[in-house]
Amino acid sequence: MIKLIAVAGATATGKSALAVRLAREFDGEIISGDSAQVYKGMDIGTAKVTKEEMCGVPHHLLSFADIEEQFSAGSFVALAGRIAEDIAARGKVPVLAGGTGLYIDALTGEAAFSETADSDPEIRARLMQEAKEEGAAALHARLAEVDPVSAAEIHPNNVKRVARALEIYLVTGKTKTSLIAEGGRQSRFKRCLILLDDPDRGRLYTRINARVDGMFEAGLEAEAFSLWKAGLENTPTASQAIGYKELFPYFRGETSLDKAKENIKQATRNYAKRQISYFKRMKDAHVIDCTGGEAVFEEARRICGGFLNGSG
RNA sequence: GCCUCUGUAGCUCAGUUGGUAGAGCAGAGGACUGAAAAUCCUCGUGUCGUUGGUUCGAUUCCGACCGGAGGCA
Repeated sequence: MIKLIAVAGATATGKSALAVRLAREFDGEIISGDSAQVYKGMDIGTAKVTKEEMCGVPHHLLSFADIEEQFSAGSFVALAGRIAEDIAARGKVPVLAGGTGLYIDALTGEAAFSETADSDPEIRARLMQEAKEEGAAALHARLAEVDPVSAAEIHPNNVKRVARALEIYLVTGKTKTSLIAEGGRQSRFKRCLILLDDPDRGRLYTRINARVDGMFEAGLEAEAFSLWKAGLENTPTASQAIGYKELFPYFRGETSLDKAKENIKQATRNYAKRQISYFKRMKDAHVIDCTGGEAVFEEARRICGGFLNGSG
């Protein structure tokens, strides 16, 4: 199994900077585990690391996709897996850094994806249309017929999840439940997970608000506007990025800039909360208080050092 | 100065033909196997502006006062 370091944590906890320092310390290369930073041109709003901040460390999976492209956890696993193997083959340490918990788990966790359950945009669109016409309950009832276990686990109102479970059945002929029971593919990677956390929620939120203000000072409005003119609003996944979608109403003249800015802060805070919930479940995480200054790096270095030197 | 409207949860507002009140947002917690910066679930006691009066009982009706908005002068 290939060893890799993973740096996770809510937005604005210092993942990128820590990842760079760890990469320099252990001769590593960074793989971004972030669903929005994959897109070209979305730099300020996604808080992408700058050239200077990279400090010469190679970064992968940043700014390679056009905004029209549909990206997904599946695409991520395929790409990141190949890159991580290549890095390891060259004798270096892959450092996975990002805030998208599902991506990190899909590549390195116990829930590593099976390759047989690709998504099918047409089927997906049809299922969503069905939910719209016949109601969420009807779609859920359909799922209950083919896969009662999944149906019991997924709330009827969660149409996206219900549709995905049905999609799996329609594409593979197997239920989501049986697919998971089969175990899919085991992860090829063994991770050392560093989880950055701020025990003071208010302090985290203050940092988030300040960061959004900083983004506007750095030119977020202009960046978002040119992407909006290029059709960002109608893209399948890039349009979901926080920091951009809240500005669309402003560009259309439907709200003020101040209001849009407040909405970005709000959405970012809500997002951070969801990230925290997700990361809490990762039992193998080494939690470090992100406000510890230099001690954050020292502790992470100690933990990763032990992991990389240990056998197995 | 006079008239009208208005004052209910952190915010925006419903509502109670008089029996002490409820939504959305915020906030908190949670779920999460290919859209995940997405999606979804759970959680609502607050001197119903203040103060008198009527009443068995007032946040609801009446008066005064205080704050806000508008109109007339």
